[in-house]
Amino acid sequence: MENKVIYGDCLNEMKNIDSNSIDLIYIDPPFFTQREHSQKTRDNSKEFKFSDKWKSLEEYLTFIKDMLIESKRILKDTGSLFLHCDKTASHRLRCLLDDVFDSDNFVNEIVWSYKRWSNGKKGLLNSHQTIYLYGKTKEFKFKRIYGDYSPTTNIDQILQDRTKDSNGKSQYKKDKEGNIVIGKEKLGVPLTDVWDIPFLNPKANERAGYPTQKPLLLLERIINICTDEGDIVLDPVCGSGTTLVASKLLKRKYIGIDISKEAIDLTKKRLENPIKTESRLLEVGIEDYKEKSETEIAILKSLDATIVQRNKGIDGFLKKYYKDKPVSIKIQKSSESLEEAKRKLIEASKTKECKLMILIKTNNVREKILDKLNQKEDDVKIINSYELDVSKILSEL
Amino acid sequence: MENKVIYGDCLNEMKNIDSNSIDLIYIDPPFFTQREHSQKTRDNSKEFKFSDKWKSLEEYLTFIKDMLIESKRILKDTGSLFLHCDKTASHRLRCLLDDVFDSDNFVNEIVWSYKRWSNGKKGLLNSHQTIYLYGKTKEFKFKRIYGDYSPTTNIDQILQDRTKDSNGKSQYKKDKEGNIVIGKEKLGVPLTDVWDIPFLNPKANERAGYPTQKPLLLLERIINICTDEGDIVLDPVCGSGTTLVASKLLKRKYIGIDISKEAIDLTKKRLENPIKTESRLLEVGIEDYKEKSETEIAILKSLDATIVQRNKGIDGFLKKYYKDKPVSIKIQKSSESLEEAKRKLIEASKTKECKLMILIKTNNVREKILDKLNQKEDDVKIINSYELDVSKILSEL
DNA sequence: TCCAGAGATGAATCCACCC
DNA sequence: GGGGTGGATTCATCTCTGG
Repeated sequence: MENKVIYGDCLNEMKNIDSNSIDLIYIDPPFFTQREHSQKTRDNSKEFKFSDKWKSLEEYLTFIKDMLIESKRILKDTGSLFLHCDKTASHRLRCLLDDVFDSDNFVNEIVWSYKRWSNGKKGLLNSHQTIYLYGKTKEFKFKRIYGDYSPTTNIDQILQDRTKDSNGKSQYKKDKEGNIVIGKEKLGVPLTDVWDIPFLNPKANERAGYPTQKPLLLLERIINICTDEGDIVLDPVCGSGTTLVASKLLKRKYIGIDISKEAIDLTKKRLENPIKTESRLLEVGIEDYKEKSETEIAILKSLDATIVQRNKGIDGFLKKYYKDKPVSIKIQKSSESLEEAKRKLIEASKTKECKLMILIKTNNVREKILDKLNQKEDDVKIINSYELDVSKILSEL
Repeated sequence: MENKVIYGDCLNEMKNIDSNSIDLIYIDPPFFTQREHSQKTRDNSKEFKFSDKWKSLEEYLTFIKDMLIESKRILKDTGSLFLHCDKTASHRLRCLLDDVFDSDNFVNEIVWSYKRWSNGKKGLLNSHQTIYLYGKTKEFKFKRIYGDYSPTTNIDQILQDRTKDSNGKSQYKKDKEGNIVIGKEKLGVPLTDVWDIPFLNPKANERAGYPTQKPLLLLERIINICTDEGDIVLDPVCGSGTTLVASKLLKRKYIGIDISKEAIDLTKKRLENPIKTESRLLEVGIEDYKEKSETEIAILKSLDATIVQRNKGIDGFLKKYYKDKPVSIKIQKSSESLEEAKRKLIEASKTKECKLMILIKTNNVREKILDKLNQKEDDVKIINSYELDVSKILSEL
């Protein structure tokens, strides 16, 4: 199968997709706000808009239901569907889901929670949206992701084995001599259904200017928990194409459909050059996005650097200037080759008048321990992650 | 009016309440789990139970709908209703609410989010419940509560005034000389609709032994935002009486109804002597439990370790066991001598059956770069902070 | 095949005890 | 006695087994 970005009506186009062929469908339909949505790109060069006005709730629900029916048909038995909505019509949509997918196949009600600028509305500040997860069958694919224990958790809770006493109450297990018994290895805490993921920053580079654009982090998490590499992801209302970008970054195949020519063009552009604001989320493997950025932060702090968020090419600046100009820093991402990282750093530093740029070569601290390579080329200084002594580097120049 | 705790059927008893007389109704009905719920008091002296089994969904929905209709009748025009539910039937219940209260009077979908012990379920760990807030009319009472700004909020954003430019984009206001303009005093961040409140702890004194007991803090917040002192609060399914206890503590009048005699007795007892758990977690916040620096966390994460907070001798454990036993890790603090750190690690590891302990010699990453000291003594392995390759260390033993 | 009941689970968090 | 550390208890659970 080939990746596709299709300009057309989602319902018509879905009818052309084979039954039982898709691993994951993410639908982010209009929320029934009864409004036009529009947003300009940050340079005001372009305005994207889509209409979320409907004759009636019934018309809206029929539109969604038809899409759900097609979705079920084309999903594999191990496939799953995520329907993204908000409080406006979430309850109605879930009733449709129960009808089409059967309430037995309901898996989770995911709450995407974010912080937001306040408004003047009476009532509580809305700061969440809802994502329903349904499997096509009970055999839907699901990969557990584990996180850290709560800081309040006692180590004994994790280490010690337990039994029940005669009253059925749980207590620590003791051997014959009265010593404690250590239990088996633990994996960590399973991911919960409340996801605290920052809303797309209004100034983020990731922001393409498309209204209702979703953070890449959110889509990456969705794709990670329900698909493997090589699986096929469909977004029938792809908008600015975040789902497809996430699929591409995570080596999944993708099909995107949108009724707006502008959206399709934007999606294609983003796919050519995916801009990612934050470090890779939930890499396949043990590490999740959090530890990655914590490592990066630790490295930047050791360098006494100002941390720059949401910039594709620069992760920070030294607090001290070099030759009266700022020194930009980039930490190589695991998804980037060294050359690629270098190119991005140079590109992003262009307007900053940097006389020195530092590229930190480190996908993984452990891999780098014995790697003593220390190249010098042009104005880019490549250092290994453990050589965190800036003054030494500067004095060697 | 007098406070009342009524033993009886909620629907019958509500019919005896005057129209337009109640300021707030909080309903925490069965969630349609189709199960019996029971729990013993901690001293095993008493068992509380209630049934959540129904012939059909329709029977359940009819029961709730009747209660909603009565609720609307007895609410004042400035009154409001909170309906507490979970994913099982939340969508169905909200459809009822839209019918009875009208969708125009929908105010908020509140997410009560909490941390919970895990279980073996496929899918994400459920860790939230939903509370719907409807006003009887648009004139419902609502008092805004403000919180602190997020630590990441730029001070300029709080202090400076804003205008819109010609394209309608917001920007900082400047006076004629181009100086920034300081805006008016801000109140803080309004309370959002996602409430992070700890689940009632199994050992908390506040726990009365009643199943599904809600935390007092949750009810206090609800009562605070929608009523004034002296207002009347009704809980037609009062269970262990948390709503009434909160009302009493906040000087509101209250009416509670329950069909279980045991529940009524418990409620009366709690009202006589309200116990509120002073949660340290709530008082100081989760951040206060985190005592590790970012660097320490980065080091532990590189080692693939579980992080341990609030232990003076152990900072973490390797996720992988060594000789079937946990491996404790300590990172030397800048205030500690190596000997001191070692002593603490050994002491704290005593009861953990560790066959190996790792002491990381590092006050400061930068200071250690050229320090190649690598001692081996007893069962304590001392490594330098940058030698973060566990497999190598283990293979050398 | 369906349902009820028994059994396993495992970390969060307040509490109580112990120096 | 006050700060720190280990213990207890829970499941608007989940899974499995047997009739």
